[in-house]
Amino acid sequence: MPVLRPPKPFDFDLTTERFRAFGPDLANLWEDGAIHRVVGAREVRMEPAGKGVRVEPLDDETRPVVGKLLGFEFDLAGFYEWAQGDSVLKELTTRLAGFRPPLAPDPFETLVTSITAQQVSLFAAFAIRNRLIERFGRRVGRGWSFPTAKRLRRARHDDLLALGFSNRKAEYVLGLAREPLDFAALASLPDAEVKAQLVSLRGIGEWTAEWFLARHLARPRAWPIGDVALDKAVRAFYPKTHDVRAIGERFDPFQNLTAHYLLTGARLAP
DNA sequence: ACCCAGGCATTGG
DNA sequence: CCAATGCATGGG
Repeated sequence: MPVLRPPKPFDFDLTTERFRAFGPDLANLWEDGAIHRVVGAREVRMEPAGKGVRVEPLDDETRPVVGKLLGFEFDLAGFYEWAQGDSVLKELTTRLAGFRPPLAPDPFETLVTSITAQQVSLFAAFAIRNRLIERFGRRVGRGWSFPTAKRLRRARHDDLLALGFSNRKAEYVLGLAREPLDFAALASLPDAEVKAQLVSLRGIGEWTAEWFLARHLARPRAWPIGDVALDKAVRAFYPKTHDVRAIGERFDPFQNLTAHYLLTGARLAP
């Protein structure tokens, strides 16, 4: 049986919690004890198997996507060692041991997903995003592929309104679908330049750009300023915080992992 | 009915 | 430069 050995530490339930926390996530579907995700034209199934993850099918196409989805590339060991110097993170890294923030494998999907999540609750965002997937994505086995830019180029503004998009967000998504973007080139740039290029696009502000750095590019120092959930979490764990932007310096160079641990730690409050 | 929720562009000072 | 405004949905 094809079983992948994740880097240690690794906890499947904590790592995949996000795919269940806000209702179903059709693009990363939790069903029957496994995550189902479409890679290329195939459905991939991931489920816990002892200390590893059973992945079917497992090959050169699916392996890197699974690695992204289950956060394999994060330096958890380094983070945990560093976290010993901060009482809050020391507790969180113990309580959430093995939590690897899931990365979003596809850049276009990452941006569209963030746009759906702007300003509204993640329950609302996931509901709208799922309707987008059902309308413009493709069913493969139990899972769904997220709509491609090419496919969304044929979507009408009114179609998106019918799915619950605001006029603005419909414009953003259709505009992005038409924008010629070189994501490979983008990925080779330093954080600040990635942000500058993304923010120049209509509908993408600092918050969306930071989450792209954090969730798609896995940049260690990404720190999603302006995120209301992160604001609440930071203030809950560090009550004396004046400025969430400034406190990011304190977590350098582990801002990304810190943000994820604070958010998940707040969500799974003991 | 109302408020808040993992923002953003636009407008007006 | 900063403040005010509208936006659509889901959950409480």
